[in-house]
Amino acid sequence: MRCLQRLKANEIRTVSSEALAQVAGVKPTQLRKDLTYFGQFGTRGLGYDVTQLATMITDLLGTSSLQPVVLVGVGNLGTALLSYRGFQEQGFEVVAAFDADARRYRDRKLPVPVHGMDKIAEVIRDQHVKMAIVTVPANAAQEVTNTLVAAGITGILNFAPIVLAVPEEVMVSNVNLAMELENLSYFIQT
Amino acid sequence: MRCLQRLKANEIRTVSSEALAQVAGVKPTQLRKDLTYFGQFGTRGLGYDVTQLATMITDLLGTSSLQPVVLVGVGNLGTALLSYRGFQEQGFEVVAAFDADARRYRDRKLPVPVHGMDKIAEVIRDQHVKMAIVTVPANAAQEVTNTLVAAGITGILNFAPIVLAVPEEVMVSNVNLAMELENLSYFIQT
DNA sequence: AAATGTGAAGTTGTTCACAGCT
DNA sequence: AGCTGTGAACAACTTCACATTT
Repeated sequence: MRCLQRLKANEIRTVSSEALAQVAGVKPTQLRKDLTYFGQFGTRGLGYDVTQLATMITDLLGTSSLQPVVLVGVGNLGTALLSYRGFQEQGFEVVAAFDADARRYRDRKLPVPVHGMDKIAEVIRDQHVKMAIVTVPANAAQEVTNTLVAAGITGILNFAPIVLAVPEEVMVSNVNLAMELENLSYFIQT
Repeated sequence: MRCLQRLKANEIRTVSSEALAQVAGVKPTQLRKDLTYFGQFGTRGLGYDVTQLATMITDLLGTSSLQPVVLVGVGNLGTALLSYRGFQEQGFEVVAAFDADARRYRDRKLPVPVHGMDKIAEVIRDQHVKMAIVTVPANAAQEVTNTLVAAGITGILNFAPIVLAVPEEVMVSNVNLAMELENLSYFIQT
């Protein structure tokens, strides 16, 4: 999607699977195979229409409209994420943040209100929020998760270094920075 | 590894593949199969010795001693990562940070010196650093990467939302927060 | 009795090779 | 001539089933 946006910005109309795969860092056949799972979008002999492909992916990802997201745990990492512009750019909007100590000193102006934990259910229900970012310490993560799930959250981006227990219908995606470094560390030792 | 550490902290001596798989969020057979790629560590009828297994993994990962790491790009995210304790806990130490504007106002005391970009090669060579964390804007990421690679870095943890071009021997691991959210967003739409 | 280690079976993902459009 | 779409071949990964050990 990012590659397509860059092509669009440069007014490039069509792109071959070869060229797109190149910049996306995958193989051309892979790209074609993947795309055909959702239909036929290319023109033989010509390639893919950049705008059309972008539209198709946007529809598919469900990111055509701004998705509301909440963030729980306004510590170092949470604060940084709140100030991160990338979410906005990709169609997500952090509509509220929660912290055990809502009034805790914060050293920068935050773009969203910070509520106490007791407000979680209310905000989620009122704004029809489906996704949450969890940046609380490991020992609080499971409890927070339970609260979120009970309030109707079905997608969690988890930064706490534990495996969260959730009902089957809830999706969890884990981001563990220390683990990423460990992986690298293993692969680079020669 | 984190699961093992927790077991150790609770003075639990041995663990079955079933129990360990449970807390790690994988299947027991998977765990056993994976472990046997590196040798036989378990005792039939009993399970795995927690300490022994932890030692084995540590040796394997090459994280027994503190690995030095540098960070480039001291913006929002970079600042948060510098204050993040998780790295230290998993055996990594951020020894220096670099930014285009080293004297830029920072709103918290940082635990490491922030140098200008011109110092990158010097610090990396002097301290024998092999891994780097890249938290610069997308348009600066490739240039920074080139500098790092030229200075001898062989592992990069990339937060910039582009595919970095690197020589074959350099490992890149990408962390893209907006993309994680997109994935979730796709999978939760029902 | 309890739990590992592992060949075989099953499943999923990737690449090839090329027919078929434009 | 150029490039997609796709069945078939190939490769990787996961799970099963169970012999084996303590």
